Amino acid sequence: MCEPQSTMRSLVQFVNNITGVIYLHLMKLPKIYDPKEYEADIYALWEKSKAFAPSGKGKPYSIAVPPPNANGDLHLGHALTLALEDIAIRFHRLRGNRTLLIPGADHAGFETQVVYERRLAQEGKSRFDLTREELYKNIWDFVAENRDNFENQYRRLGASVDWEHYTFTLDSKVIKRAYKTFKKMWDEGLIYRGERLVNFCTHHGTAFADIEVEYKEEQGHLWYIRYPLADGSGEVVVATTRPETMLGDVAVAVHPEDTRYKGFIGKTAKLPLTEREIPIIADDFVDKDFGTGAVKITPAHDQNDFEAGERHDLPKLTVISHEGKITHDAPEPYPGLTVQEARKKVVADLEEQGALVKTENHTHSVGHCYKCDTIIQPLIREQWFIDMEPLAKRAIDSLEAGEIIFYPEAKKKQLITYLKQLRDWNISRQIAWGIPIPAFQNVDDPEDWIYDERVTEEIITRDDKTYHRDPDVFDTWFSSGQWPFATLEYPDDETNAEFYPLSLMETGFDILMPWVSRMIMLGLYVTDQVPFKAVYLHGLILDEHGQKMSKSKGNVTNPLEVVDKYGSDALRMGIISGQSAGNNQPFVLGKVVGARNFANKLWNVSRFVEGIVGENYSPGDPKPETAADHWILTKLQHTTNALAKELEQYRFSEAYERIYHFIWDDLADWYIEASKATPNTDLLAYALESVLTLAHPFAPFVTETIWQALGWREELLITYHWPSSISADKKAAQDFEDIKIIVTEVRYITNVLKEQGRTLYFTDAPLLAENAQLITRLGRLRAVQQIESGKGLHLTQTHHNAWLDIDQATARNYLEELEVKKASQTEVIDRLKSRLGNKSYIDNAPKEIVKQTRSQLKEAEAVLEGINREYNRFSN
RNA sequence: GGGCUCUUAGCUCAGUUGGCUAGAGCGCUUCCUUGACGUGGAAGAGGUCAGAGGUUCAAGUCCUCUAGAGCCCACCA
Repeated sequence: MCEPQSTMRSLVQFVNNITGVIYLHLMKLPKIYDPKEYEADIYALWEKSKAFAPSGKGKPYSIAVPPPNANGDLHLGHALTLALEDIAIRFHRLRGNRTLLIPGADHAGFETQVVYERRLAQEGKSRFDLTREELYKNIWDFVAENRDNFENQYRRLGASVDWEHYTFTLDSKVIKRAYKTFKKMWDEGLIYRGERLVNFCTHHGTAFADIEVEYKEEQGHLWYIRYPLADGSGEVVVATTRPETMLGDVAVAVHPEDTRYKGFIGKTAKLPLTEREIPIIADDFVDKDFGTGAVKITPAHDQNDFEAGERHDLPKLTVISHEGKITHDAPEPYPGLTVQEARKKVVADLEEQGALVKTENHTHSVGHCYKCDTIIQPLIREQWFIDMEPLAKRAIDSLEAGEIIFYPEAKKKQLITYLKQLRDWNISRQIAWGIPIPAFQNVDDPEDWIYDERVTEEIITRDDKTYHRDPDVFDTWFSSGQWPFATLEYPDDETNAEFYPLSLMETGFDILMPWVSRMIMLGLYVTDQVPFKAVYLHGLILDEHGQKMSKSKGNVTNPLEVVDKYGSDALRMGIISGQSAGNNQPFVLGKVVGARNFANKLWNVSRFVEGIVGENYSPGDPKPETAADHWILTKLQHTTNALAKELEQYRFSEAYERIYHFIWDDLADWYIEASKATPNTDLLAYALESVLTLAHPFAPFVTETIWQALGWREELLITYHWPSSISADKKAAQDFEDIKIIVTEVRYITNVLKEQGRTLYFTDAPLLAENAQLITRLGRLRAVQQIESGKGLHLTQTHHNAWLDIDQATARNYLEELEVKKASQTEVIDRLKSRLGNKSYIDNAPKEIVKQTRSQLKEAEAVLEGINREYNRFSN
């Protein structure tokens, strides 16, 4: 056995001398493939050879990797994304496409700032101890610490990304792109600054987009509160889940057709706990059947109420601050209390005053911050909004016109449904870690906002007026939503135009709404084209028992640990096997183990072939001679075509299974076994090169390692070409199928009767005569011989007259088997007969199908005849 | 309230436009150290495709309903 150390050295030497000599041979390597020995060197070899850069004259094929958070470690979801994308890229590269896989990393504004704040907290500091500039710089350094780590993780996963195109979402090209788009929207009136209700996290001190709020069903209460009419003529009872907001009430609304309240409309109610009087208005948004049919209106703290307030021109009285405390606009003694405290006190005070009618249990859904779980407060705040209607409409039209293919298709419908009810997008965030919004406000005229890119300055002057920079940054999705073209610097620069639109966008379905939808809208808006031709959405990766992976459950699998233990190829194949678009999938280690074994199988197939062709082999002209040769070529051709078709349609799992079974079942178990009888050197080599190529997208490391160790060609496998076919004789290939049937039956019989090592006799069968040696070997027989006549146990699955030299007494034990076979065969025949006896089947089914049924019947009858003949021989 | 998905062998899952005598991996049973591989080889067992209707010559595949599991969206005071 070869020393691992020297193996390693050889490959390193190879890396350093790409056009040089091969220093190692497979047969001198260990019997077991050890990925750790080769993976890093192989990746380095690819990088050094610039194999990832687009090359050739084929059609462009491009993918941009969804940028993972720059400060985090890759998880299994990333491993899946990279696996699927890299398979698609490597496949197209081998097919001669100009391929480009763009790597990147996301600054993940809010996410990253939260992580950094946690670190600050450990040092006993808070972000408010730092200026925005300091905070930005510190986080920049913090993220930079992890950058190498992160890039190396891509390498370990074997992603053939073009590092020349590496993009960070805070790179100047991305910022420039974001500004340009913002400016275009600004000029076209799509950007507006509005005092709107925003989803505000009082803990993190920033607003969120609607899509970022996490709603949860919660057990709460419904409080019924009595508001007496100002004229003393009665009272109106309102129901609310948030009694503290009554401090900010500016009206009570009832449904205009609600007979109970007909006389109330236009009157005034006294607001308990305050000195204020508020009008009773009519609005048909009120649900007559909910609560009392009368609803308190708090425009500053409720979306519905805000809209009602706009309709009725009501004031917006803010009683909850950005810190989540009651403001001084509320009467004493409430200011300064937290929302929770105020709720308690308000309820207690109302009860004391006799204004509380009753309290009911009530389940409703409450918005939470997805990071810290704080209840989101709807608060009024001036923010930048994008008018989404024209963008959404364009996207809907494009989707309905089928300009993007979705895998799975159902997700498209979901996306259209989402786009149809989309509201304006709040793109301002009150954090430091992000792209500053290039807008400045006139210090003397708050209404005067200008667009200006001098964001490094806090104060600027223009036209003798002084402007102050908006301290906010863009929502991360605003810039990452432009990823497909920002990474390519398209359309500003035509250099990479050929790669746009991208061929594929592969990502998790959980970001269909926040990310994919925005890429489509912004892509159409900026480039006038869809940003990608296809979307493939994978589901969540769950643990082995179908549970969501989470740190708190302790069931998280680290992909790099799996790579360490089983190899990068094994992780890749294990994670895509049995995977289908749009469905969640458990991570099953068994599949990784199976894939590891497959890599090892490939390794040993190669060792065998090298042993046959010898160490200094160079590929010759493969010519099929035996039936097995013709058969494997036919199979290879079929596999090659089918695999290409499946990969073109992104049927990854099926494609993997196909190459797996071709290599394992057809090549290793049949062809190589047959080769041991009559080896065809050049054809074995050709078959090996072909399967290494076909398997390369799925198992890049082991295939390239073998390729390099074989050293038959100067090219790298990664940039080699997809196999072209060699013509084979169909009749000869069919002969091998017949041999397989004979061998399989021989094995079955000898297994059942425990009679290995018998002789197979036959009369007048050239196929058996010509392949006697092969059948002897494969069937584990003593011999295959032609004679005039004789006694024994006859084969029933072939039309050749052949029998095993098994004595009558032993052979009788096989009767039972024959009976079972007879019964099942009869069943098959009955089914086929009744189908063919059905007139409407003959009339309606396609001719080919009917023809197929006829030949199936004919075959089945022949087999049954054989079984019957043999059965009768024994029962007589 | 609206929309979507899933239910196929003991386990985890595949199954393009309906043509199947329903597949894979793992697990299970029996046998085999044949000079590529025991991370191997050979032969097996195991499912009325959740249930009920319907369309069709033909349904795991299309339609309707029922039951169970799950996801997404929404202005549920």
